[in-house]
Amino acid sequence: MSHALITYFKQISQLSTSSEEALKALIQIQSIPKNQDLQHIAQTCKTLYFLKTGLARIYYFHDGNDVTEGFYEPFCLIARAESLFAGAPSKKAIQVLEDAEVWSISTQELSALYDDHRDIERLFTRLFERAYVQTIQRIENLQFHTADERYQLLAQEQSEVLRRVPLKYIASYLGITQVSLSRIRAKKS
Amino acid sequence: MSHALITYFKQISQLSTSSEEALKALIQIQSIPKNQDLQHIAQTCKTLYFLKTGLARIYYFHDGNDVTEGFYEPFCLIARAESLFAGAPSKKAIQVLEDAEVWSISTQELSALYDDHRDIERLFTRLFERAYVQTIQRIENLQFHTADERYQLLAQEQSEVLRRVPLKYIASYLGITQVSLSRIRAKKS
DNA sequence: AAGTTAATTTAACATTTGATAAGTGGATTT
DNA sequence: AAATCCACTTATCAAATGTTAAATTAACTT
Repeated sequence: MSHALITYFKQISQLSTSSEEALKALIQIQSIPKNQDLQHIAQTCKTLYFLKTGLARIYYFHDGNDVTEGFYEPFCLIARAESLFAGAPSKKAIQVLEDAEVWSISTQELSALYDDHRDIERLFTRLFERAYVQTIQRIENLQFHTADERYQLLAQEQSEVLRRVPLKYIASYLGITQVSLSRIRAKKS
Repeated sequence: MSHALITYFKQISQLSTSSEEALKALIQIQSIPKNQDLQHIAQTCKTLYFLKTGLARIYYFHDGNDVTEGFYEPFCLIARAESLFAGAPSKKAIQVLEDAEVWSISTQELSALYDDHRDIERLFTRLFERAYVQTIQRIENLQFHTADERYQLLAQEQSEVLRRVPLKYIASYLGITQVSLSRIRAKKS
């Protein structure tokens, strides 16, 4: 029986049949109601998440302000890498923005497979490489674009977010205030 | 005979003696004069660099403006990951900011070692993980700090850069104009 | 040392964004 | 339906940053 997440993985990197089975055995699925945290602030990241349906964000608090670090759509790897790689508590939380079905994989169980399943190790190396490249592109975006341009880019790349996410979350993601974002929107129409 | 870069690598991740020798055989060293590009724009990233001495930056052009993406000190991995992982030409260049001695490793030769030397593969996975985490931290910095705060943070984390690098490069790294940076500096004294 | 170029600072003004507060509209509760 | 809450917009003013140009300083050449 085919598994949608495994099918997605195989597009990224080859998997032997035995690796496919071993990996499939690790994948858990759960339903999470809107606005609930998948992982709380101060927890150490030991689980990788992938949405089957819904929408999520990673956020943290800066000077008491809620700051959205990123938005995540189905099939996208969701992890707080800075915590995972260091084995240290994260100051960030993962929150589901709509009722969602979520696949999760324990990193401990996953890395136990690496010795016998090199293709699995390479798959996840690739998944993190992709996440890394997106992060690099986001820096370019923040570094030399105006707030207006950053908004346009988000509209191009994650247009669903604009339709489904409260304005305040979008504003902090763009590095501006809610009021400023509202002004930018007003100019367009 | 010990090799300073290998010694550094072994602090990051264990290496067997045979892996150490195999890796050492790939490392080239060259002297590069100040202001020269180590890699030009439009080249595909196929080499990893580490400074033995000197200082470097990655830069690109945005609307005709020279934008510095990052500064690199000795022993730090220098690579244009977005090009390397995709196998596509980079729009970025690597430039040496002072006369420098540079170690380089061909990624093609390196990945040929991965099958027989899993510890080498894991070492470089770790090096890229570290680079990834730095990138994540840089986003936090750009997203919710004022220009002034970003300047202070650079002063803390890479104070050498402030002393040794032309102002215009620092300004674009911080995402502001040279004039604005000059004003920020003036306020402090 | 004089001349030339590059790097940095300063000034003046325009634009963007932040901060605060008030207003509007829609949804939910009772 | 009234009351309440929440999301979003609008208005006003202050602060930060961009733009352009000129002035100063430092570095390099001859």
